[in-house]
Amino acid sequence: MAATIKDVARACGVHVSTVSRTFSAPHLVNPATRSRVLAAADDLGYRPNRAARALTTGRTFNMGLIVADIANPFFPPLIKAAQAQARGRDYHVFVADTDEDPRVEEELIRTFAKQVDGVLLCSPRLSNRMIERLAEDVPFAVVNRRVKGMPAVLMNVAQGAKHALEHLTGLGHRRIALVSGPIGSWTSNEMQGVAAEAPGLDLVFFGPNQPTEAGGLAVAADVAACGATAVLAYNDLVALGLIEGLSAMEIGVPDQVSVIGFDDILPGRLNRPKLTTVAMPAAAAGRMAVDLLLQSGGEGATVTLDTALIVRESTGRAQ
Amino acid sequence: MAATIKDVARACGVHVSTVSRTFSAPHLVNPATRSRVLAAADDLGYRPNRAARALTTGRTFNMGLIVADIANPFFPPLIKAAQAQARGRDYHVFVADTDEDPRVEEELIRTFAKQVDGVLLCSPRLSNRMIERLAEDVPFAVVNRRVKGMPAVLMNVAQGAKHALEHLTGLGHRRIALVSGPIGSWTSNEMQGVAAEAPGLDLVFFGPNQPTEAGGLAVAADVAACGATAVLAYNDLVALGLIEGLSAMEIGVPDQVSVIGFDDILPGRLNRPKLTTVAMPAAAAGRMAVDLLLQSGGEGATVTLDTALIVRESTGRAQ
DNA sequence: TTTAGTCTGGCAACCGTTTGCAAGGGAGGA
DNA sequence: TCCTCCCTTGCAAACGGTTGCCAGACTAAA
Repeated sequence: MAATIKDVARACGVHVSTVSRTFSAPHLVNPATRSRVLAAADDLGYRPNRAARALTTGRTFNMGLIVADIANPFFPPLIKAAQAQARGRDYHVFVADTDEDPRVEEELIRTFAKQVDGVLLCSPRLSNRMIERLAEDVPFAVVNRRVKGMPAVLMNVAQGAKHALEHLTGLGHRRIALVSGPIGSWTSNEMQGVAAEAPGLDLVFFGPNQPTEAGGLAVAADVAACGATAVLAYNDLVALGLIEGLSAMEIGVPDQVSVIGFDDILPGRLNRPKLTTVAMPAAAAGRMAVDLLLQSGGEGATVTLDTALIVRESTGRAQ
Repeated sequence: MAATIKDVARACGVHVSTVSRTFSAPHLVNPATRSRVLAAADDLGYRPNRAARALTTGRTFNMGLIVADIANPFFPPLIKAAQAQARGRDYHVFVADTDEDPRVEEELIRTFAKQVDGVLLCSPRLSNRMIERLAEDVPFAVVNRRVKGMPAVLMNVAQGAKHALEHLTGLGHRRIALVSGPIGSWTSNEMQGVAAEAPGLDLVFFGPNQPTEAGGLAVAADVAACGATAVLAYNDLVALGLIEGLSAMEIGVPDQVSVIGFDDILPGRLNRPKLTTVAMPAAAAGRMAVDLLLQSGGEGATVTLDTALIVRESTGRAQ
């Protein structure tokens, strides 16, 4: 059996409360006693039981992290960064995957509610109203969504979309297809907003779509048929699917159609042609979100991170 | 404040123990009382506090899942499957990333030890000796490693490597480069074992290497220089980096050099040329590992899952 | 009607830690 | 020398559940 605080107390002849204080309020215990306790604890391999601690303090030192799909390469860097940051704050992270299903998302939040000190909601698929309601049960920090009075980390998608469109117009493109993602996604809305007010452009909207390669593959034919010479895709996965679909139809990228994605995920960097994309600061967002959650305890504060257009090989001059 | 068992008890005029039993041993309470309790619990939105339960029962209903690198596309499908399986067993999963560092791995296990019922070790970088020692603190299930007396999920790498080599020899390749991964990795050992006893082959070993794109990129020049007409790479990421490096040197794949990877990750499917690879059943492994851990409680039992060679575009006839 | 047996639900101890309260001892000031 | 005050430590009550034990109410058999 693992050593408990009692074993340590017995081992060096003090009361359990003294041992407890040695760890949680060291300044309250005599240095001599403290080092005796520390020695004994080390000797017995004592580690405080977090569950027991949570019981009295009400703090679990755990946090939840909910993403739509772990298998989407956009999330792992974010998760990784969030975890590292949390570990530095003595927190542990429960990662969960909703399979893009709002109902699963809700259930997951409810389950987490009692056993974590806060939840990081990354690219949620739930409605704002629902999120606000669930916030009564547990503090949130949200990534890629603006919810009233809630700490949020946003990525400047509008800026990125603007740069992407400028890049395309600079290459002579006029008729541009906009391939959006799932309903309720922040990125989709931002993209469309920017595009809608771009002057002198001939836009064609396609959506909603699955935010995956399959989603891109599925609309490829429609996009090809609409006569656009360039495409702005919801994310890199969709862009990659699109390129796949277009090549299957013998349509060359970027020779006949230019494609831009969002995220800057690994497969895009490895693809032929290498994908031109708007890089999202996923790791930074993960770190910020953790800090925001821990500092604010769920109170509002918004951080917006810059995005950057990375021009690679999937965009070129309009025919 | 969240409703506790006491609130429920008060709400329907029974003792807390009755409420407790309604959930943990329903057959011990009268159906009429039971439904009254259930109604009250539902009404108050009561959810048992897992930390408190863990305190008395000694079971946390949490499990740890440790991987070398979440950002390696091989792991997300495994994690996802493990999580789904765990959820079905009313378990939650803590995912952690060791950054390929054995020391971090050890520290992580120690931290987990007291707060989970078991740990899934995926592709560990720790030595067997160390793993056996740590197993005294917490039950393990291991993926991609064979440790004495410990439940393990293995992937039949040997079989896959054999098929891959047969495929290559069938295409006329004789001099084949073997690009291995990190020291202590099961896959590396298996690969080398099989290759070493393949008859009539002219093998060149390169390793150890980082199991990433960068690792592949770094050995590309050496591989090119050694005169091999085909490469068996530690994993898809390495294979992709290799292809990248070879193209930079104007060496065509598969025209001049054939490349085979392991894992069958998304970027490989999307790459040009599409990667020929040995598919690893990652999702199945995740599910099996969870079940093994929960059933065996750390006692030995080994499951070996089949792999499959997927021939795509990165392999061709030897010059 | 008595007796034994079965259901049901209350009681209280316990899990490992934290924390407010109070007591004892020693130091410093008057 | 006595009185304060501070420092250190012990005591005990929580935190939210679980569970062995016991007692009362019923049922069924004798």
